[in-house]
Amino acid sequence: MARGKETSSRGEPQREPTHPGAILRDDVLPALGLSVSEAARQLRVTRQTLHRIMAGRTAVSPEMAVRLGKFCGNGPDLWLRMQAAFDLWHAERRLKDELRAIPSHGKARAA
Amino acid sequence: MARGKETSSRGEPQREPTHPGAILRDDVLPALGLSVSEAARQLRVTRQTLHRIMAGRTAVSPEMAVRLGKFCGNGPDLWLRMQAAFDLWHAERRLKDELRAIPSHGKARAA
DNA sequence: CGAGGCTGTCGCGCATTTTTCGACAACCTG
DNA sequence: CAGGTTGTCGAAAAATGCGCGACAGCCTCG
Repeated sequence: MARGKETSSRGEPQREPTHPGAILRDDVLPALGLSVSEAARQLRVTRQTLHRIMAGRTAVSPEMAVRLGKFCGNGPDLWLRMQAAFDLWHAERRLKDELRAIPSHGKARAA
Repeated sequence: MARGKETSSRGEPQREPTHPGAILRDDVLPALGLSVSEAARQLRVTRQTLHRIMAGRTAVSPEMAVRLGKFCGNGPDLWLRMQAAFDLWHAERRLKDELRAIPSHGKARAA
């Protein structure tokens, strides 16, 4: 099959989804013209915490999503969804063995 | 429409969103005619773990979402999104004080 | 009646994760 | 040079998901 199985429809991508922190680092902060330290101050977290998220080394917790939601005006959902996609991808990868042993009820579908 | 402020649009509800575990307990398991113990076995978790989720006492982790996704055939996204909505609601509630101190950049909007 | 299964619940321990704090060296800028 | 920013490290605290063992209560079946 020449091509990706579902490159354009849905389902999880083959490569690691973008970490929310990357957006923060590459788009949000530059757009706002804020330094990491300054943004951290406004978010009421330590600059290290913010930095770790931007570096993709820690996840965007629900609380952090709320902070970012207010901060960016986008609402928290976006951030948490991005993080969820990220976590999901890794979880699926880690569980792919055990996953095979779990039966599919409901709309079971051929492999 | 006179009525509900945003019953159909968007924004977080005033009452606690449904915990994913409730769906599991009230809909999925009954529909499948499975006991908690049996479902837990198929999910490859302990019955206590599954029970804790159904009781709403613990969250649906990304890994558990993957398990449930395979198990129900719905895919993991649904479960994780429900959990995210749940977490978000509580996080917002917990942070509502500090939230006021965080400035809104970008599309700032009146209340 | 007794055996076995399912259920709800509790406590313990383990592993992981998120956050904070303090501190350091490196860099730029006025 | 003084001050602000940045990246990184370690330690410690707090929360969280999970498994395990155990208990009591309730059924049902033989």
